[in-house]
Amino acid sequence: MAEARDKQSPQAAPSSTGYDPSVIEPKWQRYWEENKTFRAVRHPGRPKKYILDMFPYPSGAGLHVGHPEGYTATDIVARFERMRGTDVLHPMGWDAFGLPAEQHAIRTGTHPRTTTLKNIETFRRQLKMLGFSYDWDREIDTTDPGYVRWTQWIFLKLFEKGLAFQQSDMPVNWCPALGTVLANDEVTPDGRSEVGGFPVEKLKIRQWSLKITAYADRLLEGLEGLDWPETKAKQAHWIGRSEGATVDFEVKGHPGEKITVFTTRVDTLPGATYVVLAPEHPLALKIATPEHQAEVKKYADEASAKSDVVRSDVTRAKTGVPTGAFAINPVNGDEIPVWVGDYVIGSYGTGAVMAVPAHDERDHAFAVKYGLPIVRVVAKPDGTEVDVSKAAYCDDGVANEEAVRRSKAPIEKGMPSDRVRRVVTDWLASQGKGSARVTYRLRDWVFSRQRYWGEPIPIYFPVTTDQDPRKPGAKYTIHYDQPIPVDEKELPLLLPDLDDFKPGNDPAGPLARALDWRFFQKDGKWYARETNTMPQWAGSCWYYLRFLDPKNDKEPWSQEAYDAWMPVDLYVGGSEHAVLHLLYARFWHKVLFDLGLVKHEEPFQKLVHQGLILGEVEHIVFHEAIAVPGARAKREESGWVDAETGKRLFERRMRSSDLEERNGVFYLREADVPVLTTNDGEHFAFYAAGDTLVSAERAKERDDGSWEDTKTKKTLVPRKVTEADITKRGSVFVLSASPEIQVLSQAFKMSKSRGNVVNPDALIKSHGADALRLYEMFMGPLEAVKPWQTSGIEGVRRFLDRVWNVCTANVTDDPAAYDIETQRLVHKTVKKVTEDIQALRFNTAISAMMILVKHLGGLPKVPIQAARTLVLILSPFAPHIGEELWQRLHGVVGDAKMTLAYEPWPTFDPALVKDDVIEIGVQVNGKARASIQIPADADEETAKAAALENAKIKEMTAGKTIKKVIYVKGRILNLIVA
RNA sequence: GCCGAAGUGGCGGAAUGGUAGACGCAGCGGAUUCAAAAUCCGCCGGGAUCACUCCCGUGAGGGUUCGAGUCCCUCCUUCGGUACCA
Repeated sequence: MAEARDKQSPQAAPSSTGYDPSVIEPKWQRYWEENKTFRAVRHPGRPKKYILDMFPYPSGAGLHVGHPEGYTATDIVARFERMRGTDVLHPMGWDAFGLPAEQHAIRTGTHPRTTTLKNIETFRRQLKMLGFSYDWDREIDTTDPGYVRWTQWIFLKLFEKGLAFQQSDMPVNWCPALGTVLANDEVTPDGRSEVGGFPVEKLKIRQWSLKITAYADRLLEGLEGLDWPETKAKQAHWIGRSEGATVDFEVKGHPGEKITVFTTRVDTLPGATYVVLAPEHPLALKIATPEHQAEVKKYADEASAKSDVVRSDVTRAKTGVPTGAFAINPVNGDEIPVWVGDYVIGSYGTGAVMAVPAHDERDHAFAVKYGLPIVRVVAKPDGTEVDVSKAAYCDDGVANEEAVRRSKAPIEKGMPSDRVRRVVTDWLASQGKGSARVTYRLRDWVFSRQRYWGEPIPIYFPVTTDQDPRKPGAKYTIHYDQPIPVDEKELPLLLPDLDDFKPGNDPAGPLARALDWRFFQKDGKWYARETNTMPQWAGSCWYYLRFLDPKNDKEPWSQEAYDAWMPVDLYVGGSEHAVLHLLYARFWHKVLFDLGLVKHEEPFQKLVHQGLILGEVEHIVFHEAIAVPGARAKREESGWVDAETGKRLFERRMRSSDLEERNGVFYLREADVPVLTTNDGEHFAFYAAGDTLVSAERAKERDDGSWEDTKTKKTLVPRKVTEADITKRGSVFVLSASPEIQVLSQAFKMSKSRGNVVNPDALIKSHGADALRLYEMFMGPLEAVKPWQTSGIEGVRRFLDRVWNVCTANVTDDPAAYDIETQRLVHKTVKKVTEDIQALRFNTAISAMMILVKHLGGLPKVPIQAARTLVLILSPFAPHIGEELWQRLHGVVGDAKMTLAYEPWPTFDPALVKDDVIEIGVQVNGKARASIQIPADADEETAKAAALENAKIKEMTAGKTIKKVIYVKGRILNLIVA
């Protein structure tokens, strides 16, 4: 660990050259700031580019190396485009509402605004240190009243259109002990809070929702024309459109009641042998016969107590109970039993399914378990019957004899499934017993949070009371069914100041306690404000529009500003936002489009996700773990140690469900050793490394970050080893000392707890911002996941040193020094870099510049034209050294007012890019045997003649006839001989 | 399970179907130096060979082609997303 940490904070690399980033970088950052070099200005008649980064949440931890990756990519494009005469809008801001600041406030009492402003300060400083060419005059902060005002304004538009509405029975995970609503993944499978292990209840509360489902089809269709990566498929999947039909089943003995099911396989309706209702289905209890009532009730109660995580575990055996009731299959009049089962999801489709065990896996498993009939109605496409005794046949096929016999709809034997679906759907429609129907997986967007640090929802409600509702103990009724929008002129509706940010014991959230804010009087009547706030996504749904016109206090943006810059031409950000942010923003944009406020259906033309940067590769061996009683664990600065032996200990947070409780003490099951239980009710197990090593192919990381032996299921303790201790054997690394032990070589996600986080500040200090930018772009393709290598940044720093040398010492303006070979290489490099930037292939652009610099370094004198061109094409990547060298190459040193930011981008001469004489490979029978030098435009005869003069080729073809010649100009000559 | 992406030296990675391994890191050798660091030059997939050179080699197996890392089929592995979605 200690070695690793040393490696991550390298000492300043001493430089033998005059290149000192710590001097020139602040100098140019100051210059750009003072001169507002990158102010976005629109010139009539010029092309424009809106180049956008996903704006960050300003966390307390500051910038990590993942931020500069995407930001450098867009900055290179922005700087490149400016030099090509394009008007560029390249803004930055802060997505500053969010949970961490609020949690910090709860712990420390510091107001979230204070924390947020401080964090923004840090982020802004760090971004400026990296030399990004943002128009800082357009900086926005989603928590700023001038911004909140318009977020609320858009909410009111949604409300007016009926797209923002309240639902009163939204189930949430409510933890009374923590006084907060929890997300599904904050709840353990046994229904306790992940933090603290307190009981969690399902509580139905009133929530605001946005009707995103009304836009499902348009959100799906809109994806088609976009230049987006695999994200399109993710969104399509998330929307989850599926075409099918609804079918109504009458319930025997309950006239007027019907069970409506949704199915995509209505062709299998004749084979439906029972119906299953979700446990929460309203009919479940209603139709259950008296003798089954109690059982159904019990089953439904148990199901609602289970956490969503447990219910959605596919591997769990299917369960269900019969209701005793029967439904009538509309296609044949059969009476089939109605069951209740929790494999049916209440919130999808209609919450009820028709079960066709012969042709659906889940129904098959259920039918086998409960002895329900299995009826085949689909045969293979060739007409042969399928065997469904072991498993269901789920593919399409053709209708069989049975399907015809059991159907009143005009199905014919041998009719393909898709045709049967149409026939049955039409027949059902004609009988009034069903219809074609499209269902979506997409749910409406729950838009309220029971939190403080968010935009207040600008809605209030009438209050019935004869007292002052702000007085303790006052009785009143809030009429939530009569929401009233806040008048636009009163926006922004700001948050009240609080001292205590705890959620409290009221699910309405902390704002409910701000009584003076919550209740107000108008025309002698009392009203109550909405105490829920908007989710963190709200501000990011439209920030790209505010950047157009960030200081406008008359409207969210002007149409002139919109016309000048929209749509966004390039949008770069992490793929973690592939679905939620990007779907929500598209949704709002479409609503704004319908309101006539924006002119494009889609906001983001081209989208790119930068790949995650992982920590440095670690080599790990595993030891068998020896559990140590919790009482012996002692906390020291470096971590936990065994108070008795002084050995280093590994901690593992345990769930109470994984432990055994005896007399109030929790014991580890695997070793019968007591764990450490904290006052908060958290349990920690401790392990020391045993002497026995376990080969890495048996080690598997658990969800909690600990390691498990897949064979024995016992815990393993990891230990880092160095590269010197390991050897490659076949495709794996093994311990040199004991080759039977495999070593795990892996790069892990950077995390504080793993201690592999790389700090950009330290790297800027040691190597310079230009080196950091360059290295992050040189690591590999922008979209790839890449491991960090601190030694790699030293490599690009050496490159920058060479650039400095080449451009400062020994430069000549003697035209004779600019030899043709150098000219050719310069032009080739310009071509390569130009094309690579446009395709976002920054790694290969940099490698091309490295080749040029190497060549220039070998010249007796460096021609100034070559040096200037190099500086221009390098400057988008490494702008500080670019500006400084540009100045020096014009004989200016110091503070002269000149910048290369708008210098024309170098062009290349196609004639110089093409070589006159080239080397091509010569193959004999498809195998490379030699290479020859020939004129680039040589014809086949010339090439063949040249090849046959080559001694090697002469020998290979001696005494054989050349049957065929394949010649690809400039590429290859292949001689087929026999 | 389904959807998507990817498997190339010790490592990060290059290669419009045309001489696989550009560029960088690490390593090795040399120059420079009293010495070291830094810098510069060279070598650097595996095997055979004194050498010239030859053979093998892009996760595995098949195929298309004069020619396949690249295209097609089957499979394996890794990563990301997602799931009793009827």
